[in-house]
Amino acid sequence: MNTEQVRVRFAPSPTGDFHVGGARTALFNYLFAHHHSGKFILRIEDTDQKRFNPDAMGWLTNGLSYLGLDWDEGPGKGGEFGPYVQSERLNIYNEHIQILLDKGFAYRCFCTPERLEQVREEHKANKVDIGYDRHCRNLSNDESIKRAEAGEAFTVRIKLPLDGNTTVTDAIRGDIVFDYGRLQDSVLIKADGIPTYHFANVVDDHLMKISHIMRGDEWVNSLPLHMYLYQCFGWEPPILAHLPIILNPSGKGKMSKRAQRAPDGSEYPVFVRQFEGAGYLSDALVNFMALLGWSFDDKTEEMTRDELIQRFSLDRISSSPAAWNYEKLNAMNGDYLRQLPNEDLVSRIEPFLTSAGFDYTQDRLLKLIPLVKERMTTLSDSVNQLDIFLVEDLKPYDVTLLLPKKTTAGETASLLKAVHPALEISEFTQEKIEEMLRRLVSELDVKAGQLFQPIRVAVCGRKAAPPLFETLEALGKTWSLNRIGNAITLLES
RNA sequence: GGCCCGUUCGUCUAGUGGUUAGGACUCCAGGUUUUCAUCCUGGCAACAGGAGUUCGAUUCUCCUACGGGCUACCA
Repeated sequence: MNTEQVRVRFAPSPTGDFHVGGARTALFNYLFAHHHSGKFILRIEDTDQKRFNPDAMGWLTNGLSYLGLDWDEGPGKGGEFGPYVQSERLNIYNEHIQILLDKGFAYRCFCTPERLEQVREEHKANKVDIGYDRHCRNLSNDESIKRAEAGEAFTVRIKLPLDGNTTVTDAIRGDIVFDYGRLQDSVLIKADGIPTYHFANVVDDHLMKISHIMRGDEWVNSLPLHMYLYQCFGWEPPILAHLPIILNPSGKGKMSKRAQRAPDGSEYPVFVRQFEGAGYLSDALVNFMALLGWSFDDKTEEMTRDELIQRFSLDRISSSPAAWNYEKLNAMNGDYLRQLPNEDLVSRIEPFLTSAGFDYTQDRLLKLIPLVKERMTTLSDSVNQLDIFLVEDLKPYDVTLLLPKKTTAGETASLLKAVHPALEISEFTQEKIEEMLRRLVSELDVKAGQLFQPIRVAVCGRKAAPPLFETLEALGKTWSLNRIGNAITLLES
C-alpha cells in the first residue's frame, strides 16, 4: 500500500449527460479519498473534439454538487497540478511524446484512415486478431522526420513488444496476464495533435501524483498499454482498481445511457439530474450507489455519509457486476424521507410544489406534511399527495368511488346529507370531528366504513388518502362541507 | 471470432474446507387500522453444471455453460 498521500481522480469526458455509472465511480473515489484524508481530484478529459458536448460540463458539476461530491482540486477549484482540463495541457503531452519518440518507444504513423479501415477489414475477413498491421513501425528516423516536416499528416503510435507477456496487478481482481503478441500499437497522439485517452491519462496521473486509479471495468483491457507507458517513462504506476460495472435492472447489459421506459410507459431516470428532478434525496442515492459493488458487512445498509467514509475500503469492493434496482432505491429513498425533520422536508418539497403551480405558505406545509410523509417515496410525490389541500377544486373523479359495496347512490347521498349538519361545529378539530362522526355512525346504525369511505372520497376525490379526521381538519370546514355538497350533487345527477 | 473479467435467493449482498448458508428490496400471509401508507410478525426463495483435490467442498483447481466488457486517429 502506498504510504504517500492518497490522491485519486474522477476523470470524465464531457461528451454527454452525467450518468449514474460515472456517478458511482466518482462516489467510490470520493469515499476512498476522504477515508484516507486524501485528495479527490476532478479532471476533464476533453480530448475528443468530435464528441464534445457544451452542456456536459454543467450537467457534471451540477450533478456532483447535488450528490455532495465536492472535489479538492480541479476546474473551478484550482490546485498545484493544474490545469485540470486536458485540452489546456497540450504542450505537456507534446513534450512527453517527444521523449517517447526520442527513446524509440513510439513512432510516427502516416497511414491514412482509409488505409487503416481497409487493413482492418482484410484482417477481419482473414480472422486476424489485430487491426493495425504496424506498417509504419520500421520507418527510418530520417524518413519519419522528413515526411513530418513536409507536412504529411501523422499519428504517433506506441511501439509495443512483439512477443512475451506482462502481468499487471489489479487491487480488486488480482494478477492478470496479457500476451503482448495480441496487443495493438495503439495511437497515442491523433493526427490533430491531441492525445488519446491512453496517453493523456498516463501522463496526467503521473504528473498529478495520483496514488490510486479507480475506474470502470471497461478499462482492464488497456491495462498492459498503460503499464507499458509507465515503464517507458520509468515512472512508478499508481495502484489500480477496476470497478464492476452497473447493469440494467434486468441484469442484462451495461446500465443504459438512454432514458429507459418502464412497462407502464413512464421513464426510468438514468442521469443524475433526472434522479434529482424525480425527487430523490442525494443521501439516499449516494447510500444506494455505495452498495452497488461494495458492502460493509452482512446487514448494515443505511449509512450516513460520514459512516460511508469511515467504513469504505477497497478490499470490500466486489468484482462482479451489479444490476441497478429501482425498487430498492425507492424503498431507501422513502426511508430517508421519513427520517427527515418536517422543516427540512418542507423546504425540499417547495421547489416541486412551486413548479406545479401551487400556492402555499411554509406554515401550511408544516401542518400538512405529517399527513403525507409516510405516503411518499420521492419528493415529487408531494405534488399529487398535497394537491387536494392546496387547490380548492378537486379534479373530476368517478362517482362510483363514492359508493361502498352494495350501496346505491341514493343511500349514499342521504348518508352524506346527514354528515353536513353533524359537522356544523364551531371547533373544527380532529377530535371534535371524530366525536361527531362516530356519534353519527351509531345514530344511523351503519358500519364505520360505510360512512367514512364516501366522506373520504367526497373530500379527496380518491380512495387512498391520509386519515379522515385529520384530513378534514386540515381542509377546514368550508372546503370540507363544500366538497361533501358537491359529492351529493354528483350522486343525485 | 480473439482477448479479458465475472457467476450465492428474481435483485443488491454476507459468509465458511464441516453453518438450520445470514441480511435487505420485491412478493405472499397475518397483525395494527375508517381507506392508502407507515409500522410489527411470519413465510417463499440461492451456492450455474461437470470433473478433480480432500475424510469432507458453496468455499481450492480445471473444464463447460452462461453473462458482461474490450477489440477506433471514442472515452
